Amino acid sequence: MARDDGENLGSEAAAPGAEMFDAKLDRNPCPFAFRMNYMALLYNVPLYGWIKRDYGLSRPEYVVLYSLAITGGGSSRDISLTSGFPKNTLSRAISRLESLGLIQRGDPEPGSGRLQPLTLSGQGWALYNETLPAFEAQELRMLDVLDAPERDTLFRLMSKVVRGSADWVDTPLKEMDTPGSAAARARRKGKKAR
Amino acid sequence: MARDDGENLGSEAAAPGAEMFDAKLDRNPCPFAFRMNYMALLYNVPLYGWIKRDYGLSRPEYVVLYSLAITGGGSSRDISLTSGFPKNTLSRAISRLESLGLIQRGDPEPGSGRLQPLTLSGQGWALYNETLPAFEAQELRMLDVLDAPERDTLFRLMSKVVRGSADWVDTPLKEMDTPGSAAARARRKGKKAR
DNA sequence: CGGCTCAGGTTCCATTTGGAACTTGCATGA
DNA sequence: TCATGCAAGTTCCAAATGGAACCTGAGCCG
Repeated sequence: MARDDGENLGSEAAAPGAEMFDAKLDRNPCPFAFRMNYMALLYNVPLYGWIKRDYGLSRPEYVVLYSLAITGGGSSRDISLTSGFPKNTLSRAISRLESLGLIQRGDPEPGSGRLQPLTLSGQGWALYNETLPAFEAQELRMLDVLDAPERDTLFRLMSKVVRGSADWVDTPLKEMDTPGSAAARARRKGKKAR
Repeated sequence: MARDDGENLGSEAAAPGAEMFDAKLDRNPCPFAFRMNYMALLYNVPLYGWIKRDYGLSRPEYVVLYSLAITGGGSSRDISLTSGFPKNTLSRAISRLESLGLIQRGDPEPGSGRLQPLTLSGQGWALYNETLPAFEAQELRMLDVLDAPERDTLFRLMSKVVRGSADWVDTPLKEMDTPGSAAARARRKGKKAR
């Protein structure tokens, strides 16, 4: 109950925007979406703003760096699939990182088509190691209100949602009707593997 | 444990990108951030792509519409604070929506500075009512893997994180690094980044 | 082999974005 | 009642973005 709500556009004794904030939390037909997007905001805006200011890297550029760091290498395609950035944006980001000497391209391994293996350079690792703590700290700051079991639960549930998405990401959202519809049933028949 | 992992760039018997996907889920120093951003992706990309294609509205434009719908009116500032879009982007969005006849501006109420009260027009409401079901359906689709108590828990925990953020959003993220990190000190001296 | 298809990556370019400077009008205090 | 400050909203413009077309090499099949 941190925020005391003002009632109208007028009399704002409370924090500005509190009324709309509460509406989005409590009277929202898509309560999950709001929380999700708001949390993403809380995390991304300060961090990538800082990365841009202090290191001159754009968000897609840093994402490439980070992706390569935690997997120890990969291709542009992999990064696109796991980050959502379109391949042309990544192409640019990769070129720039390469020209900055932060990553390098290996030559395509035979047997895997035209995939270009990318890896971090020493400088790339250094930058990653230097910046990672801020990302970790921001994450911890967000989760500070939760105790350990709550965090575990949150992780577990979010993992479930993410993993579960494999069943439907590919299906277009045209026939996206209420659960129990023919579309939903049809969808569930297929893959239960992942 | 779901995905069978290819071991290297080469032999991809599994889905493309699976290896990096698993790394981001299981070997990620910021596991929460990845889940959050990936979920946001799953939700926003298809929906706003559809809105753009079928209704010609950009994401900020639709966000304005939606925000006004669920609160029954508000100002540009409120929308900026609750959605994260900068005020100039919203200024444009609002102008366009107004010229399309989807919203209207009231005159500033005395006692509340220069805030412009915005409200949906009949057409605005119609568009909202027509499009809302897709947003709700996408949300349900994502949550389909969770049972009712799990959803409640997820909501509760996400609410806690969002509400808790009020305590620190304003604090700059400068001192966000691990205590005593050399990087932090170095950075503050002046930027050595390119 | 020789053409075909498919997909990873690049280029092109119109559109979108958002930081920064600016405008404007309310509000406070001397 | 006039400065002075402040914050909502607008304008300007350089940079980022991403859809679409393109290029190119790998794998396939006859």
